[in-house]
Amino acid sequence: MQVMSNSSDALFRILADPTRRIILDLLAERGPLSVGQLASEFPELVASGISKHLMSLRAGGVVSATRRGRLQIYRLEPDALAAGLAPWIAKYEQYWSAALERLRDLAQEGHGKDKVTPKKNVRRKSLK
Amino acid sequence: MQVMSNSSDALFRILADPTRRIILDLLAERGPLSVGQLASEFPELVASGISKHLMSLRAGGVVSATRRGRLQIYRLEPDALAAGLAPWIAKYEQYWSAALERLRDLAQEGHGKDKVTPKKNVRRKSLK
DNA sequence: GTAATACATTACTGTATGGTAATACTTTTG
DNA sequence: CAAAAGTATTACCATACAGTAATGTATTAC
Repeated sequence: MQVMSNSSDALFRILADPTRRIILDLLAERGPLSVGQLASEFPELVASGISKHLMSLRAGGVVSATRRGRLQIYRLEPDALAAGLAPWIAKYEQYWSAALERLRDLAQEGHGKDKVTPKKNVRRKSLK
Repeated sequence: MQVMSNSSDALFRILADPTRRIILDLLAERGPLSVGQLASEFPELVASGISKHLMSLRAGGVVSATRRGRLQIYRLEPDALAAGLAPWIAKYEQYWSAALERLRDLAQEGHGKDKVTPKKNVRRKSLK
């Protein structure tokens, strides 16, 4: 039974579910998507399940939705995601740097995969 | 019901619990600690509860334990933590940089709090 | 208008899991 | 040796929550 519930706490619970993390990945990779487009990526789940996940994500502020016709277009809210997790990430900052560097080295000699490349918001500034 | 279960998946589940995150913080801040020392930080929980959390953390590889006398000394395994989460963090790399910068600016003019300062392993290299 | 499409909401279910209490195990102390 | 200290393990309970199915609500198509 949880007592404390700051904002980063809610975020960690949101990220604990793999489906929700994949939804975030999809929105980051392909830009804003409708519920149907998202749901089609999860053939093993019924649509209402996706809808519920989207509600959780919205409640956490990491996605937002706008209506267009009868479609609901969901988009990533990267600032909310970053602002919520940055304090925690910063706490272990020194530990990431080495691991991220290793990843970058691997990506350099290997192909260029496993990296989200969003539509807009491409203010590349690269950690480290 | 979860189907996929790669290593970062297990990590996100581990981090979803605030008690476990605090345990990691304590080990990072104060270095290796015994179960009793850790448990004393959670007066609201019974000792066996802490023990169970420590088992989860060990199963995830983010802490390790060595016996000294009748004490079990737990220590953080930062590499496992970093290696497991780095891929995910790297995916959203560009989003963190801005937020982390803002945090750093705040920390500079404010006091120097909310930052884990571990005993050893102080290879400061600072993201960004 | 009616039907169909696209989601949201509600009610319900099963399972995972955080918590406690009790017991067992190992090591030190007397 | 027995007792105590420090953890681990087990059994159990309660709750959270992911999932489904069914129903409700807009919006577009016919």
